[in-house]
Amino acid sequence: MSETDRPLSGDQGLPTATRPVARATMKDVAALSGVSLKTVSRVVNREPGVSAGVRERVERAVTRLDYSHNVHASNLRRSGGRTGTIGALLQDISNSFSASLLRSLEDVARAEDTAVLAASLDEEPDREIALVRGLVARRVDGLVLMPATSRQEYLAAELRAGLPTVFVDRLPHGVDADSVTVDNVLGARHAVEHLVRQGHRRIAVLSDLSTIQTATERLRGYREVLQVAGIPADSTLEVAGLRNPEAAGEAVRRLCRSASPPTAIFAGRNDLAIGAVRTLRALGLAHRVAVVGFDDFPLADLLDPALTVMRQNVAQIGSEVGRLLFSRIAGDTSPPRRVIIEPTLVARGSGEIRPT
Amino acid sequence: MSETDRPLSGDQGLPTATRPVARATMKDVAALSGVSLKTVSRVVNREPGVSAGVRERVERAVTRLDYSHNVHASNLRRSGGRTGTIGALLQDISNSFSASLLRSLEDVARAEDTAVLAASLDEEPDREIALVRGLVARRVDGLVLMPATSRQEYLAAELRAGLPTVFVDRLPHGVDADSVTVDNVLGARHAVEHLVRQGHRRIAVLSDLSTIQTATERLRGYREVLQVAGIPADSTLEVAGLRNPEAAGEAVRRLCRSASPPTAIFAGRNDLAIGAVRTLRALGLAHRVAVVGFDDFPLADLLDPALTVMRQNVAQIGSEVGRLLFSRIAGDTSPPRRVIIEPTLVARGSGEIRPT
DNA sequence: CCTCTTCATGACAACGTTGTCGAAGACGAC
DNA sequence: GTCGTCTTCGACAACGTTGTCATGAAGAGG
Repeated sequence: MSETDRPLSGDQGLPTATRPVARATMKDVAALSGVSLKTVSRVVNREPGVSAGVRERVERAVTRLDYSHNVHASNLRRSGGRTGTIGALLQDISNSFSASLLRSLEDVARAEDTAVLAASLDEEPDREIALVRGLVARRVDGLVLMPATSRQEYLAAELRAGLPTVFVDRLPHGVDADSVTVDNVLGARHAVEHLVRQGHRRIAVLSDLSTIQTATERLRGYREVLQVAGIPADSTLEVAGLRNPEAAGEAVRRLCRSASPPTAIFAGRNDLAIGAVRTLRALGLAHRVAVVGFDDFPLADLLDPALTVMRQNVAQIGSEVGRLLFSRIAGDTSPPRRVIIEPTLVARGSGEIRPT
Repeated sequence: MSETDRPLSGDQGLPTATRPVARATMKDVAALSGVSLKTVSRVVNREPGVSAGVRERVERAVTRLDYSHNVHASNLRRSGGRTGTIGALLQDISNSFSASLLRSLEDVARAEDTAVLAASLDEEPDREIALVRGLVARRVDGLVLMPATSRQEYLAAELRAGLPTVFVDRLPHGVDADSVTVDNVLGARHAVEHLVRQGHRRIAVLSDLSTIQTATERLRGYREVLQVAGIPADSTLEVAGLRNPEAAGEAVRRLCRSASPPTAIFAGRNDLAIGAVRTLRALGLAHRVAVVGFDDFPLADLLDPALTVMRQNVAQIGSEVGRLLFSRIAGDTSPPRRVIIEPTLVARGSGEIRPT
């Protein structure tokens, strides 16, 4: 990978970034057009009560000076004005789940003329707290949070102050707020039941840190099914604390090389399923060991075998979150809602492999 | 997909979002702690010259009142202060390319204590202009732009006013600004040369709208190779205007059913490659027709055959963009730079299929 | 012609904060 | 006790904007 990095030679006549030539303010526009500040304000805000002539003079000055409205000053003065900005703190914006969620949230926000401040938490509680503080200091109109902290008491003051907040993917703890989550226990149950139905009795589960709510819920669903099915729990088949595809792959490698390997794997999150599939492929077991993943992702249908997953309707989650958030921003003060979305099984092949 | 949406019953004691109980200001803190406004300001900003006793009184009042600093008011007063916010306008935040780019940019920004406003343009020029206006009105410290417009003269005033701006993936037109792009012509040449080297002479190309710079550049690279190789151009093998995987898949279907189908396909963008693969799979041609894609993406290695691609190092692009942007924000006024990153061929199988 | 209303416009304060500068008190040196 | 120096603190203006209200001119109605 080489890289060219040369100063540009041609294009001398083109506009270039230069150092701050202090931006024009309404005062400048007023001076240039020979009217009062307030009149400029009226023109800029399209308020009525300005004669056509004056309006035009002001507009000319606006373009002459490249005047740009300063929304921060404007908001400061306007009592209870919105900043037209919301914050979205997700786990990892580059993960297809967070990315799609952000995207559908963005679409709702744009319809409301609102910009989105987005950041990744990477399961770091301290970062969450610091970022929330930053968003509040920026006076966002609302907050979407996929928390990395186990409890969110630190948010209590903001909630009391009326900051519209919607939790997504994970429920709030220690505070009461709106949430849009998936029924993880149910989803995991469906997934594992599906495997049991194929005749599997040695089903491994790949799970993330036990501090992550969704991970433990999915693990719970797994255990419930085994118990109901009368399959004795085998702790060697439960691998937790997996943070990434590589760790999942390594776990699968160990499992498959053990004395009594699993005939099926339930992967608790999309990237863990990917790591598992990659290793099974490498071991030549892709068509021998069944896999069901949690979270659908692009191309899952193109794998061989195509991956069976529990799908969360991400677009639905995102727009649900957006709707909820903006109804709060608009002033809805009804009690907090918990929207729970049921994931659906998408059978594509990998989950329908029978035990050998 | 069902959905539960019930008001919450329990948890009555927990803090809940309520309507605006007007946020405490420094004035309130000053009143409560019996000092002047300015002293509160000093404490909040950790300025020296406040006695320990007073400092503590103020801090108690700050927590008592849940005071939160208002960065907008602060920035308004501070001359030339930064807002600690940058804007990133990419094509589609849910696409793995934009998402990864955003993520690595975010990491740079966080290190600089800066938040990122992110939005998707979806190739809509009007949206780009409106969003830039919005970002400028929010006084972002810098702008990252993957333009949807063909020319960006509308930015001239902002650039003159000193708005740090870095173009990514696409070069600026009509204005001069920093950019970080991939050498698309070169990348396309490598890709198509690779196919020619395998013996292919009927190579189709899937391309996006001709208004998209990167698309035409890749198309150009394709044509150059054919010419050099002495392969007569066949316009039926050039399909442009493909906006999504479905369109690409449809195009591939038509191509493969024609009288003289291609033996290889060069897909000009990751989603077009995906559409092509999906159709080839459906037609049972996945192992007969060679494919090389542009842009790597997660799981390309897990397809069967694994997809050969021209990889752009997205993380590198993102951090390069970030570094450039923040050097400008820090005051670097050297002439605009054009960083050009060379994509590399990642041979995985699909591109090494020989013609039949 | 006078009063009353309507309309366009401007003066001024205020939003929440910080930079500037000056005042009051403590302290030390003589 | 006097002077100077430090330290701590506050009054005030300013950032760029908008809400409120006042002003003056033009037009309506008698």
